[in-house]
Amino acid sequence: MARDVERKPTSFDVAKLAGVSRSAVSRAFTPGGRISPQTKEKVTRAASELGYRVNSLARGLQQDHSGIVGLVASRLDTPLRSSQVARLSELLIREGFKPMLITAERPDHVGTLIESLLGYNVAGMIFTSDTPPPDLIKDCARFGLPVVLINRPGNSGWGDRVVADNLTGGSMAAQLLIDCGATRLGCLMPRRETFSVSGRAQAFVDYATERGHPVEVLLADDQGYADARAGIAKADADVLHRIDGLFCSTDLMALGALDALRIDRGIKVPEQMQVLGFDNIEQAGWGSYDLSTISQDIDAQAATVVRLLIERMAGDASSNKLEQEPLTAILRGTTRHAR
Amino acid sequence: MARDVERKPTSFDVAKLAGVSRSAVSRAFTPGGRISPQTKEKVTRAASELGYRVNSLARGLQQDHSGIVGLVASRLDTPLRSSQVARLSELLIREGFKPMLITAERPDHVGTLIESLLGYNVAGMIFTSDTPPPDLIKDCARFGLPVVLINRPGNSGWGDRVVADNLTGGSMAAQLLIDCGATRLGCLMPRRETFSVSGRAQAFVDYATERGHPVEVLLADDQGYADARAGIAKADADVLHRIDGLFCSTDLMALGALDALRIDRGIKVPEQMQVLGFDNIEQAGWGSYDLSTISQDIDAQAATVVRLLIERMAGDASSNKLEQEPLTAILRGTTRHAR
DNA sequence: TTGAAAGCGCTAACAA
DNA sequence: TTGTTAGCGCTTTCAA
Repeated sequence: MARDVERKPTSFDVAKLAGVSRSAVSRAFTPGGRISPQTKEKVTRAASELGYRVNSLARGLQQDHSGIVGLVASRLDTPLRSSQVARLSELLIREGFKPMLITAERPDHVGTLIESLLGYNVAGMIFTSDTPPPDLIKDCARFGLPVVLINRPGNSGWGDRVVADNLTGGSMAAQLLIDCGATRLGCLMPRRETFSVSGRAQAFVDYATERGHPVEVLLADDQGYADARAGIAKADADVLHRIDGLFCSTDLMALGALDALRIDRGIKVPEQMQVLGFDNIEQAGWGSYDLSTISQDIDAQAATVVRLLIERMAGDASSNKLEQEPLTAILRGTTRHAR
Repeated sequence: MARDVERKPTSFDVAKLAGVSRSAVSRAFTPGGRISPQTKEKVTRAASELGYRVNSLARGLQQDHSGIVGLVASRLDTPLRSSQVARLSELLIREGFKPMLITAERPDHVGTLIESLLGYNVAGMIFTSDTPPPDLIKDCARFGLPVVLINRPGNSGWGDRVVADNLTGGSMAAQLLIDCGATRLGCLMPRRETFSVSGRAQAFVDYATERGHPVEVLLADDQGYADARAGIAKADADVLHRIDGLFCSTDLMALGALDALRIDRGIKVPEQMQVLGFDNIEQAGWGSYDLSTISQDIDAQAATVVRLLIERMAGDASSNKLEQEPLTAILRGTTRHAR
C-alpha cells in the first residue's frame, strides 16, 4: 500500500480556490462570523472539495482557549469512576469541548502530567479523584483557569466543588439500618482516609453513636473489592457476630464484604446481618448481590460539573462555589426493610 | 476572592529574564537540544521563576504533531471497556502522549466528533469500539495518520488492527465445555452482530457442530448484563433444559445469564448447566459468580496498540498490520473441570 | 461585508 | 553553542 502523505490543506488553499481572502475563510468557519451567504457558500464548497478542516491548534493559539478540558481521574477501571468519566466526557463533548484524559495512578508523576495540560491552553480542568498539587492550583488561580473538584476537600483555595452530601449520607445510612431493626452497627472503611469515603463513614459513626448505637469499625487495606473481602474474611469473629447492621463506605467494598460474609464466613445476609452500601454502582443491582445502598446521581453530578465550568468560562468571577448533590436510599435485598 | 488574571509568560519573557535568545529557551525545553549546561541552567531558573511552561499548541503548530492521540470509545462505563481505556491512557501518557477521549454514544454524531480530532493535529488515533466512518478513514490515509483498531473488522482499508484471537477463542470455549463433560451446548449472543462477539460465537458453533455437538443459539437484545439476564429469563424452558453447557460471548452477558439461571430459572450451575464466559473482566472473579472464562490480556493488548502507534509515527510505512492477541482459559467454579 | 496586515508562541534552518 | 530570521495556520483589528 502506498503511504504517500499529502499536506493538509490550509485556509490559504481554500481561499485561493474560492477566490476570497483568508479572513473570509476564517469567518466562514466562525459561528456568527460576519459574512455574506454567497461567500460562505463559496468557501464551504471549496473547503469540502479540498477536505479542509480548521486547525484547532492554530485557532487555540490565537484565541484564549483551545476547547480542551483536562479531565483528571485515577482508578478509571473502577465502576463508579468509569461511569463518572463516561458522563463527563459525553457532556463535555456535547458542549463542544474535548476532554483530555489524565489517568494518574502514581501520585509522584501526577503533578508534571497535569501541568502539561496547562500547555494546551485548556479551557478548564476537572479533578475526579486526586487532589491537585497545591502549586498547580496556584497556577490555575494565577491564570484564572476554571477548576472543578469532584468529591474533594475544599482546602485548595481555588476551584468550585461538587460533592455528594456525605454528612447527610452517613446519617441516612445509620438511620436506615436502625429503622430496619439493626441494633449493633458496624462500619467498613478503608484504612487510608479519603475525603468522601472517610466523610460518610465518620458521619455514620457520629450519628449512630449519638443515637445510642456504638459502632464497630472494620478496616480494609484499600477501597477495592478484594481489599474489602479480605478485610471481612480476616475480621475478628467475635466482633463480626456482635454486628447485625454493616455500613460499607462504598458499594465496591460492600460487594466484597457481602461475598466474604456469605462465602468466607457463612453469615446470612440479611437474616443475620444487614448490609448497606454507598454509591449505587451498576453491580449493586445485579441479582447475586441485590445490595441496598445510598445512591449518588452521577448524571446530575456530571451536569453540575459542566455547568459550573461553563459559568466560569463565561466570566463568572464569584468566589469558590460548593454544590452538594442530593442522595437517595435504594432499598434492595440486603436490608430487612418493610417492603 | 480576587480573580485577577495574569498573562501567561512566554518564551520571550523567559529569554529576557535569563538574558538569552528565545531559541535558547526553546532548546532548553527540547529533549536533546544543543545547549550548554550553563545557559540551560539560566533558562530553567528564569522559567521556574516566571512559572513558564512551553505552549504545546504553538509547538504542535510548528512540528507536525501535537502529541495528542485520539482515543475513541463507546460504552466507557462497561467493565471491559473501562479497563481497556484505563490501560491505554496510562501507556499513552507514559510514552509522552496525551489521550483525547471521544466517547461516542450516538453513532450519528460520531463522525463529526472524530473529525474534529484531525484539527488538533493528533499524532494518531485509536478506536476501541466503533468502526470509524469510511470518509474519516480515507482522510487519515490521505494524511498518513496512524490508526489502530481494536477488535474491529479489517475492511476499512487503513489502520493496523489488534484483535483477540476470536477463532481460537470460540474453539477453545467449545472444547473446554466438551472436556468438562457437557454434551448439549448452548451459545448466548446479542441479537445485533459485532465483530468480536459474533466472531467468537460463530467459531464456537462451528467447532462444536463439527465435533458432533449441535448448538442451541440463545439471543439477547444487546450486550449488557440486563439484556443477557432478560434473554435467559425469557428463554424457552425446553431449550434451556436441553442445554448442559452454555457459552456466553462476553463475561458481562455470562454474569447476567448466571443470575437468570440461578435466580430466575432455578437452574443449578455448574451441576445442571455449566457456564463459560469470555474476556475475564474483574467481576467474573468475584465470589458470587466465580465464572470460568476465556481471558483477554488487556495489558498486553494495550501495549501492542501503543507499540504499533509508535512504530507508525516513527515512519513505518509497511502495509496494514494485524496482531492477534493470545487467549488463556481461566477455570473457576461454573465449569466441572477436574480440579 | 471584505481584504490587508499584524501577531498568537513556538521551532528550525541558517549564519555567526 | 548561540542568535537571527522566517514561518507554522489561524483570527482579528483596521481600513476600505
